[in-house]
Amino acid sequence: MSDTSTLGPVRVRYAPSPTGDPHVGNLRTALLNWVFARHAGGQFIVRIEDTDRERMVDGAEDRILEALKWLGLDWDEGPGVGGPYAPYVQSERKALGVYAEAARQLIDNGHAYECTCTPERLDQVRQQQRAKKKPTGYDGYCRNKSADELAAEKAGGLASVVRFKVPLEGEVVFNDVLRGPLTFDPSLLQDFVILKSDGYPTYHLAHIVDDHEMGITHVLRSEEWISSTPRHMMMYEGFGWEPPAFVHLSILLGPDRSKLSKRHGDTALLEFRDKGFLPGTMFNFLSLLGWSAGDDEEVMTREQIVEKFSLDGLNSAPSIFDITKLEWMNGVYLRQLPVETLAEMLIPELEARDGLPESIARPLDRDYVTSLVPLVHERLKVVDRAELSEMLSYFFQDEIDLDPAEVVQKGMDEAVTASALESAALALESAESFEAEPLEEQFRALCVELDLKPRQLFGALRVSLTARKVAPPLFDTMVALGRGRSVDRVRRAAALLSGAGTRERTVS
RNA sequence: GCCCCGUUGGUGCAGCGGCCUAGCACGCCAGCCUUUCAAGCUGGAGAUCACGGGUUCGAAUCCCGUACGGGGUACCA
Repeated sequence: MSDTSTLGPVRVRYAPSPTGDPHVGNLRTALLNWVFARHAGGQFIVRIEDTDRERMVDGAEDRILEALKWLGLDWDEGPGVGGPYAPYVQSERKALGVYAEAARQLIDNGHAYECTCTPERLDQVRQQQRAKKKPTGYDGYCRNKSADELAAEKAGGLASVVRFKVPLEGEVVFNDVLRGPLTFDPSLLQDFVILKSDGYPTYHLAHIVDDHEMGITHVLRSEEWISSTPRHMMMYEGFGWEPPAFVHLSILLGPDRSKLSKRHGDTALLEFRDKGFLPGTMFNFLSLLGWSAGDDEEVMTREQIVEKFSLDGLNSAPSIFDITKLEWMNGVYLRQLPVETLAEMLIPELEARDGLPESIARPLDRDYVTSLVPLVHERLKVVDRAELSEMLSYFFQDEIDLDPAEVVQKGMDEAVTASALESAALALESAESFEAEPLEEQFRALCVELDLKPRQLFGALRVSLTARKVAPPLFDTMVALGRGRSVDRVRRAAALLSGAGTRERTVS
């Protein structure tokens, strides 16, 4: 494969079908097209292929465009931005007669014909073929029908489609940029439909006409299109057009090695957004599925990926979508975020109904939240409401739900713990400077004084202050909580232990 | 059934005929750091490069076959 920069201006497209929520696999295809275009200084075009009127899903187109925007894949031509080949929506192009005209051209030059076979007959034929263990496909019944016969049938109300006339012999070869020359036997292909009875083109016709008219130079699409490509080659030949270069990308597989789908959990890109993944993470991660720069770098900015991109780096073997690695990468991106930015992201999540407990008043104090961010910053993998609430709720609650048994550390009893906490409360009250470092110094001294290991005293304090065994660094937590609340909590824990020593403890 | 594509540790990738006693990353395990958890650092386990034949002085890399996985086989894209 040669350097693409010598091939002239690159024009690529992403041509989704609005039949559902945009899937990570689709967006990866879009992303690779975009990266390729940007690398080559070419154009990235978005075209909506809404020719299957029955599978259309309301709102799907909007969500596709939304997903592209979220990932930062801006398009030079397409819906919303227009362009020299507008419209970029196939139903609108169909209304202009673009495809009917193309089909007519193919009929006129002998590469296509009209067919009046009913779906019922087609079904029958297929069943017979299956029974005889023969390849299924159209049997060519209408192929040589006379014009008169056809006219009579149509006059009689029979619906018709246009089929491409597949050559009965010879072979079709095309060169896949990634896989090299691929050879197919056209006799196995059968005459396929290019214009449906509702007047809409099939994908085969529509995308070829549009790719040609829009000057597409490279088609980067998913591997599942390989078997259709010989059809496309024959059509280019029928039209007398120069085909673009084909690059069939490997597909994405779920952990069980079957094609990634809903069964594998969330696969819609926007769900990843909603679950707290950053666009930068998704961009980076998606780019690495089936592509590598050839070096060992994995965490890369958008710009680095664009710069390093090359078709040579594409891998033809299928990739498995590994959510564990995605989460790790999101943690990396989260850690790179400035505290203020992260705070801005966290506030709405915490304020959401399923964020912090309802008892906590909204709106939250922005500065206070910002002061809390460093405490959780490197502990986050995703921005998840439930998890955030778990990690931070005790910073907002007036009273925490303490289990006295958890306050008592290994090698201590309730009495020892209670008196140690009393001393700690005193120390907190009298601390000259309520900052993490001096506090730590002071409390280390207290450990010595009380003959306790830091692990013991600090552990007891941690639970007293947070009601959790696992929490951010102790003294930072104290500072964030403030002197008053810290003292109160430590005192309360001490009281719970000494006063309630003989009482049944409350089960939370 | 038929056609096509693919196959490097659990996972994502590197490798493009000798530099491979197969490299990096995630995950896992251990140690360090340490007040817990993370993060970070260091080390470790884990792959006879799906298998079998060739070609070659030499193959993970080229060819053929087999197995397995995947895709396609529609008036879906």
